[in-house]
Amino acid sequence: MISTKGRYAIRLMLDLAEQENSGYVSLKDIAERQQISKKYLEIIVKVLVDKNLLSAIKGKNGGYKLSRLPEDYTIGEILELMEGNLAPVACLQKDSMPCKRASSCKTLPMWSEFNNMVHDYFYNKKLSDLL
Amino acid sequence: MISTKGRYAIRLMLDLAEQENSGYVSLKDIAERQQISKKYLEIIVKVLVDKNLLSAIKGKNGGYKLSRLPEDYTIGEILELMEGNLAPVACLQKDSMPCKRASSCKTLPMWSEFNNMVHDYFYNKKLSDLL
DNA sequence: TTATAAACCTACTAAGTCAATAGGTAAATA
DNA sequence: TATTTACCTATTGACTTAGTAGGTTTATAA
Repeated sequence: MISTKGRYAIRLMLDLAEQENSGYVSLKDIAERQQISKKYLEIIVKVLVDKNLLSAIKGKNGGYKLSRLPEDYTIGEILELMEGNLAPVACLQKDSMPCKRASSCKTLPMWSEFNNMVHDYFYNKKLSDLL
Repeated sequence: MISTKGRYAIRLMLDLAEQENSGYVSLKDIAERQQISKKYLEIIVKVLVDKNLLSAIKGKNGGYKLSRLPEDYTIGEILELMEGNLAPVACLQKDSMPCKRASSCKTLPMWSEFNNMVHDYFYNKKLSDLL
């Protein structure tokens, strides 16, 4: 399951992509258009700014804008950033303890194949594909 | 993320598939082989029995066995049973409130396509494929 | 120069889920 | 009749989710 953080982040990025030529756009405007709590979006947008997916300007008339072109973002990077990881099972997460059962595990190949499929799907989908 | 319930259910079913000609197999034996708490497996196996994926016999020498051939189970039905559903987002779950934004939602088609991909993957994978 | 509007920051919380555990009862067999 | 097994109800600690609350700092416009 993709959480609201991941889903809202995509909607926020898409909103900014649509307002691409409006300069810096305030969270207030985005929150109103997207019908998402501005306070909650603050949490989300912070991550995106920290990782340089967005640039921000403070003060009156400040706001956010994309730091790249919409076609230069993948949905995968946005989701992975917000969700922490996209792995379907614990043993495929990065930084996971190596599993003793791995070499004999009958299910691992399936999870691994599935993981690759999910990864490919989201990393081949660009933000601009959703415009 | 697939929870331990889903993952353990598959391992339990696979274990039974491997012991297919041993008659009824006790949870104690499965728990020991799979290194999973027997108490926790009780919760899981109950669902599988209630939905007739397994048949059970009580009392001494009792246990569980598959009610069909391994090739007649899909991983999808096992997972969906244990996880409740496999939908990646709330608005695609069955019994979900219809979303007001659905008709204009820029992200829904992606979630829907992804949902179909996941569904196809797991429903085309049979239990016997993992033997 | 001052009011305003914006980003930014720290902390908190209610509700829900996860991954079990505890402590039994009922049924069938040797 | 003892034992082994499935079956049943309840509880719990840790964690996550989806926010909310209440401020401070920074830059612009009047």
